[in-house]
Amino acid sequence: MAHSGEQAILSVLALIPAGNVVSYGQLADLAGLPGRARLAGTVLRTADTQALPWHRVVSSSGEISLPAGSEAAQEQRQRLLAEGVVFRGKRVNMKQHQWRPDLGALLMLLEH
DNA sequence: ACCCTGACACGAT
DNA sequence: AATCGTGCCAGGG
Repeated sequence: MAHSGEQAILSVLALIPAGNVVSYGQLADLAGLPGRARLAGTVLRTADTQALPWHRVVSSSGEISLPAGSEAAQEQRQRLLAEGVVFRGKRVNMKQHQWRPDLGALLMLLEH
């Protein structure tokens, strides 16, 4: 983790509750890195997300941003379904599942 | 140092 | 609903 922004992103990722999702851009925003959605994508692609809820991150439209039909994409979909996340075709119903954390509380959690 | 690619997003067409 | 153009910038060659 050479870069601190990367750690911030991973820290927020760890806090997303089951049954909820965030977009890459939102994840970056919550990590204090507005406008850096691609960094969030890079982190998920690069870092070891093994013990983290990487599957709770989807594109802003609700689509799974992995090659359609790939093993990873299927895995992500299955994990979300298992948490009760509802899809409308290939998209997550964002209206219903997008995580909207209380910013004050989030800041507290990250201060530790 | 330069160039290309990409698990992104948004506004305009 | 689908494409396209543009901004973004870390990784990898």
